[in-house]
Amino acid sequence: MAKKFWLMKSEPDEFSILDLKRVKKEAWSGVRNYQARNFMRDEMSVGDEVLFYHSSTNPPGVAGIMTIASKAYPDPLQFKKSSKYYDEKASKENPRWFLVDVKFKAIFPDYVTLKKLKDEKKLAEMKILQKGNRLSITPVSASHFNHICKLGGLKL
DNA sequence: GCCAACGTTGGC
DNA sequence: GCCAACGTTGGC
Repeated sequence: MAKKFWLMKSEPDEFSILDLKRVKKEAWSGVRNYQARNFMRDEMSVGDEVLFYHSSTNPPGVAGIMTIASKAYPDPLQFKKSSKYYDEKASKENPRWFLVDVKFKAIFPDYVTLKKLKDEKKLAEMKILQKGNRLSITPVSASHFNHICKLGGLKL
């Protein structure tokens, strides 16, 4: 299967790319949106490459890249009563929420701010730049991915 | 903190 | 199945 490219958002106060660098690999838990879940469950494969986006921070932007390190499996937090991600309608027989593991790859030497993305004509069609987009996981084209890596100062 | 945009819920 | 009410996201 051909490699795909993605963008995944995280609030750096919760989990930043520095955290990922430290732990190397992390379960991307807490996604509670069906579209985003479906991307993870149905379309991601091990080895896909991902832009790590820092949201709700100043300034927001792409901080680096990571790779998909597992197939989708049920998010354990949906079963954990004490978690804010607990879902009483989910059961182990019939899980509702899925996640994938992600693996650290690189931090961009140059942080690519949202403003910079907006200034790039080539990137105008990116989902993240569309009005009202709130989806935390979106597919990215290979050319957009490569272009953003270049803006980030990463030699591929 | 504000608010626009979007998703989800639940009454009917 | 509609849609109003409510909750969340996320840039500013």
